Amino acid sequence: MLMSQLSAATDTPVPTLKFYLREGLLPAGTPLSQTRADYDESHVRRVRVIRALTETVGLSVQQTRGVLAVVDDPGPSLFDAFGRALSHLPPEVPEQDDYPRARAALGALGWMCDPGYPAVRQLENAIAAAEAVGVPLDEARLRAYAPHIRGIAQYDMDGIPEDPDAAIAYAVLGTAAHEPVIAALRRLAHQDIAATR
Amino acid sequence: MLMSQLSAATDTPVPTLKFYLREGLLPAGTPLSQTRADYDESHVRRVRVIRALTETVGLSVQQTRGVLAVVDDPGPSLFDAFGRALSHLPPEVPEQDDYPRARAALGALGWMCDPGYPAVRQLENAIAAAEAVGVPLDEARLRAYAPHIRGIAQYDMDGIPEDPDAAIAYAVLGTAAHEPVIAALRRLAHQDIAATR
DNA sequence: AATGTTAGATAGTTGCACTACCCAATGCAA
DNA sequence: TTGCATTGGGTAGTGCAACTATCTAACATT
Repeated sequence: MLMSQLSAATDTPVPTLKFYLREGLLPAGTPLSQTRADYDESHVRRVRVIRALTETVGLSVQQTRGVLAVVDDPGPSLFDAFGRALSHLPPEVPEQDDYPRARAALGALGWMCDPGYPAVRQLENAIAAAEAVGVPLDEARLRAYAPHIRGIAQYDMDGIPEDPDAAIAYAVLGTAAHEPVIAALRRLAHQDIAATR
Repeated sequence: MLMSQLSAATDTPVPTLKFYLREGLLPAGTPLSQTRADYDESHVRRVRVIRALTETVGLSVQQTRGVLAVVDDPGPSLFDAFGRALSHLPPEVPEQDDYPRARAALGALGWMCDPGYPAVRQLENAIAAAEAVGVPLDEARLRAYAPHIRGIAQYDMDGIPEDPDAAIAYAVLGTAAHEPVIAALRRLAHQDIAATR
């Protein structure tokens, strides 16, 4: 498949594909000559993934590169790779000394989480933002949310494939790609509950 | 409170405050003279809300303006105002003729949702993105997620205040501000489940 | 009266995600 | 084989968003 055909198959302009190549998001095709290269189905899938991550999940090109790099080369520890991949997901938050709100929340729930884990920073930031906006995450809400979130996460974890490479792709992309789905469903559930009152 | 004091109170540079004024995010202070104006606690809160919505929830300045405009002036119908406010939340998706995936999902769940509702578009887009990434939202996953999401949404709706103005602010800002919290907690639940295995 | 600060307006900067252009090397048709 | 369109790869430019810096006249403070 020539680049123009890859362009047609993914509905993406050729200059944009070149941009993805330059940025290291898309692996080069196998060169057929100095002036043409062959792209295959894996490239088509890759472009679709890139566009889904950037447009719908809302990742920047940099973040997408980071996530895909981990998926492409997870390294020996799945657990560690998962953490590294998640550190590229938004929102990006500055490193801090302490995470009082997040520690309080996790302590109340009894969840075991390494404080160095990026999601702890994100939680701290998110709780602080909710406070600033005037809808604080009080303990009652936390306790109401927690079992449901855990139920969702439990389903996620139960479905993880055996194969390590597939596992990391499933875990990372599933975490990222299902977040907008969950957000949209929550908004629609609000709507449905309001409508049936 | 002078603008410089508002700047100090919110840890926001004066030029940025001026930018928010120009963009219509921040209401003008009451002028004390031609060259100074008085800002009060409501302005401090407003700046905090603006920064939380833009930095943590990830709204653009335009989207923030749209959301705040609805919160400031909800109009007669709460239900309608809620829909209008949510249409400003990300991800922004183009209007389409049909929403096959979203309709199938909502049909399977038996949720009553107006197809013109913006969250339906967002759901359609999110499901399509998950498919593209290789982690499709199959019916089993949908059925596993749905009761938990509904549980979260139920708690949200139960807490809505009586006063209409407070209700719309609570509903809109709560929907937006708790999304990052839920996302972070889900990521941490993954971590906790993996760790305790 | 001298000095410094402020509000408001205008213009400039930075970063990101493309997008347009150019060129040499093909591939293809006649 | 000749000529022309196409391709890959590189460089440079564009458009937008979110600030940020500068300027000016009108104040307030000393």
